[in-house]
Amino acid sequence: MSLEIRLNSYFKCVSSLPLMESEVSWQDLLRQEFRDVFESELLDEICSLGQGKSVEEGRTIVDYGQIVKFMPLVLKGLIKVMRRDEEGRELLLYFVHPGETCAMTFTCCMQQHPSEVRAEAEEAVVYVALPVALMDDWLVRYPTWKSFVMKTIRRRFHELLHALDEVAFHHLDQRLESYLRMRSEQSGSRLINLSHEEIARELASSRVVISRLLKKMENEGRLLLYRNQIKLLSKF
DNA sequence: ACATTAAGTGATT
DNA sequence: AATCACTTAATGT
Repeated sequence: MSLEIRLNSYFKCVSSLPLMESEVSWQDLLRQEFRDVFESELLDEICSLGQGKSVEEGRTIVDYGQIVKFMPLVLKGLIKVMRRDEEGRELLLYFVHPGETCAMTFTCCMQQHPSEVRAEAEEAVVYVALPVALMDDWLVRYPTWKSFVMKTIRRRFHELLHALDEVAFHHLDQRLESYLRMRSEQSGSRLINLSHEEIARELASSRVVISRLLKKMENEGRLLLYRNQIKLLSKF
C-alpha cells in the first residue's frame, strides 16, 4: 500500500519534469495541434503574428482586473480558470486544454474589459498569444477561425451552465463526487494527488467539510484516503 | 527528537 | 454546511 503511494508520487514527479523533446518550436506544435482546425493560410498568419509563450506550473497568466490584450491558443499543458467570491474564496470554473482557447477572453478582451477571472498554469503551459486587434479581421476573413471561436464559446457556455446548476441544485457531496471524477479523468488515474485543503479551495468550501465527506465515502467503500492522496475504487 | 503540515472529530451555530 | 477547538497521524529537518 505504502509502496503504491511512493511509486505514484515518483511517477508524478517524473511526468512533470521539463521534457527534453520540448525543443520543438511552438510553430510546429501549433501546426500539429490545429492542423485540422485552420486552413494553412491562417496557420501561417498565426505563426508570423502570434507570439509563442511558455509558463511554468503554478504561475498566474491572467489576474483579476487585468486588461487582456492577447488571445491565447493553448498548445500544451493545462490552464485553470477561477473566479473569486466576496470572501476571497476561489471557485474553479473550468480548464483550458491544448487545442482550445479561453472563452472568457472573447467576452472581456475584445472590448478591453478587465478580466473577471484568474487564469493559472495547472501544468507547464505553452501557448500562442494573438493580439486582440487581429480578431475582428479574422472573424470575417477566415470562416474556420469564426467557427473555432463560436465552438469554444458554445462549449464553455454549456460547461458554465452545468457548473451553475451544480452549485445551485446539487449538494456539496455531489459536487465533490463529480470533481473527483473530473480530476481522475484528467490525470487518467484513479489516484488523485491533492490535499483536502486544496480540494476545499477549488470548491470554495472548507477543509473540515471536505474531510468529513471524503471520510464518509471511504466508509462506504468507494475510495481510500491517504495523506495528500485519494484512491478511487471501482465502485466509485 | 522536534516542528510542521495534513487529516479526523465532537460540539456549536 | 460552516466554524471552532482540539486530537492524532504523517512527514520533514
